[in-house]
Amino acid sequence: MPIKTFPEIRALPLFHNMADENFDALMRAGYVQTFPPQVELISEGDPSDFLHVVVEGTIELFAGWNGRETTMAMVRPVSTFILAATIRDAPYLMSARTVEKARIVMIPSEDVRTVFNLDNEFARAVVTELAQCYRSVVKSAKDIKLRTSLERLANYLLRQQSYAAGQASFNLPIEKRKLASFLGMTPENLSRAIKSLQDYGVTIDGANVHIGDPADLVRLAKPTPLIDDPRH
Amino acid sequence: MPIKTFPEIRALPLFHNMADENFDALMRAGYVQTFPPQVELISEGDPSDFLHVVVEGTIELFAGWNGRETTMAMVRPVSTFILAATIRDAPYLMSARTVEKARIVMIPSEDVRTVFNLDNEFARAVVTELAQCYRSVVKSAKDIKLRTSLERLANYLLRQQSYAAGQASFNLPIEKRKLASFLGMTPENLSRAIKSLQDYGVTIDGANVHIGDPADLVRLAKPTPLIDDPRH
DNA sequence: CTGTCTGCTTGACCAATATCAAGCCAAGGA
DNA sequence: TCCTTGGCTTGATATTGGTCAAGCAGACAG
Repeated sequence: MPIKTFPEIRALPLFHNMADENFDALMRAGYVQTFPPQVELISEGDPSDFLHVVVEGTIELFAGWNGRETTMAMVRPVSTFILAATIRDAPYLMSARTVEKARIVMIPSEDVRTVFNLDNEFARAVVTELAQCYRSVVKSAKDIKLRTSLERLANYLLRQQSYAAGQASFNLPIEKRKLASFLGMTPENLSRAIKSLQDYGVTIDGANVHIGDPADLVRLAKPTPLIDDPRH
Repeated sequence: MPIKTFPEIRALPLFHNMADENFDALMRAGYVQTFPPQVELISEGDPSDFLHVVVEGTIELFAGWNGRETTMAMVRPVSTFILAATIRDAPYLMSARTVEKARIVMIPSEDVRTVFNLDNEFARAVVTELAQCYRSVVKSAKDIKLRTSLERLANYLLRQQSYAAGQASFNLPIEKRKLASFLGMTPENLSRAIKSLQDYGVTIDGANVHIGDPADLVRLAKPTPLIDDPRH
C-alpha cells in the first residue's frame, strides 16, 4: 500500500498544526475516490460515517423537504464539509452531490473523533473551522431574511466580482438553475431579475457577467461585510 | 471581593469538564450584571469583547440591514451566546437585546481565548457547543428556504408543544410581533396565518395556544427531525 | 446536416406575502 | 373613571415571487 501524502490537505488550516503521526493516521484511514458528475455522495438523515475533503471539483450541498429542494452551499477545493455532523456523531442535515467530476478524500468519522480527542491542536483547528462555518450560515440566513431576491442577486454578483479580483467581466461559477435555488428563487424569477439589473449596468450573457459600473450596482445592493464578506 | 461561584454556569456542558482553576479564572474575570427589558447588550459589527452567559431572563438575537430588522433567535437560561465571534475574535454578526429583565455574566473574550488555549477540555466543549449552534442555524435556514410561512408557524407550534411536554394547551413564550419576525413574516400575516390554522384545530387566544388534535396539525406541518428536532 | 435534448427565457396568470389604513381591546396612569 | 398607549387584528390593495405553458438556442449524437 502506497504511503498517501496529501500536501494540499495538510496545508488546510484544519490539518495544518496537528502532529505528523495523527495526520498520517487520518490519511491512512482515509479513502480517495473520484466521482463523476451528479453523484449523490451523502443524503441528509444518514449517519455521518465520513468526513469529506474535496480535493478537486465542485460539491453542492442541498436539502429537501416535502418534495421541495434547495441548494444550501457550493463547496470548492480544498475544503471539508459536514464537519459538524462528524464531530457530534449526528445525522447529516444536508445532502451532497458532485456538480462536476470530483476527487474526494473520505476519512472515517470515528477516526476523526479519535484524533480529535488525542490531538489538542487538531481540536483547536476544528473550533476555528466550525466557528467559520457557523458564521457563514448566519450570514446566509441574514441574506435570506433581510433581502429581496433582486438584492440577493445583486450582492451575489458583487461578491463574485470580488472573487474575480474586481474584473468588470467574469463567469458565473454555477449554472443558473442552481444559482436560482441557492438564492432562494425560481429559475424563471432569476431570468427576470437579471433583466432588471440591466437598469444598473449589468449584462449577463450565458455564464458571462459584465458589470458596467460597480458603484451603480452597489447603490442597489448595499453590501455589508456583516453579510457579504466571507472572511469577516 | 466575594468569591463568585456559579453552579448553574459550571453545570453547562460548555464549562462542565474544564479544570477548576480555569473555570475560576473565567469567573473571576467575569462581571455579573442585571439589565432591564429592552436594553441592547451588543450591536452587530462591534468587536466581540465579551462572551455572554444568560443566567436569568430572555435575550433576543436580531440583525438588521437597510432599515429592516429580523429576529434570528431567542436565548434562554442557562446558555451562552456569540461564542463564535469570541473564538474567532471577529465582529458580532448579530445584535442582542433583553426582552425581559435579565441577569448576564460577561466574560472578557480575551480571557476566554486564553483559557481556550490552556484547557483542552474546554476547547473540546467549545467544539461541541459550536457544532450544535451551527446545526441549529442550518436547520433554521432550511426552515426558511423550504417552507411557507404557514408551514413554519405550524411546525413552530408543534415544537413549542413538545417543549410543553405535549400539553394540548400552552403559552407562546414570546410576543406575536417577535414571533412573526422570527418566522420571517409580518405581524399582520401572522394574524392571518393563525386564523387559517383554525381549520386544523388550532386556536390561539392571546398568548394561549390550544392544539385540538396534534395529528391534524402534523398533517399540515410535516415536521422532520432534520429541521425540527433541536437535539438532533 | 438534422433532430433531439437540455437549460434558459418569456409571457400570462396566480398565489403568497407585504403594505397601508383603520379599528379593537386590554393594561396602566392620571 | 376616563384616556392613552401599545399590541393585535382586519380589510383593501400592492408587490413580489411562483406556476404553467410555450418557445428558443446551443450542444451533441446519429
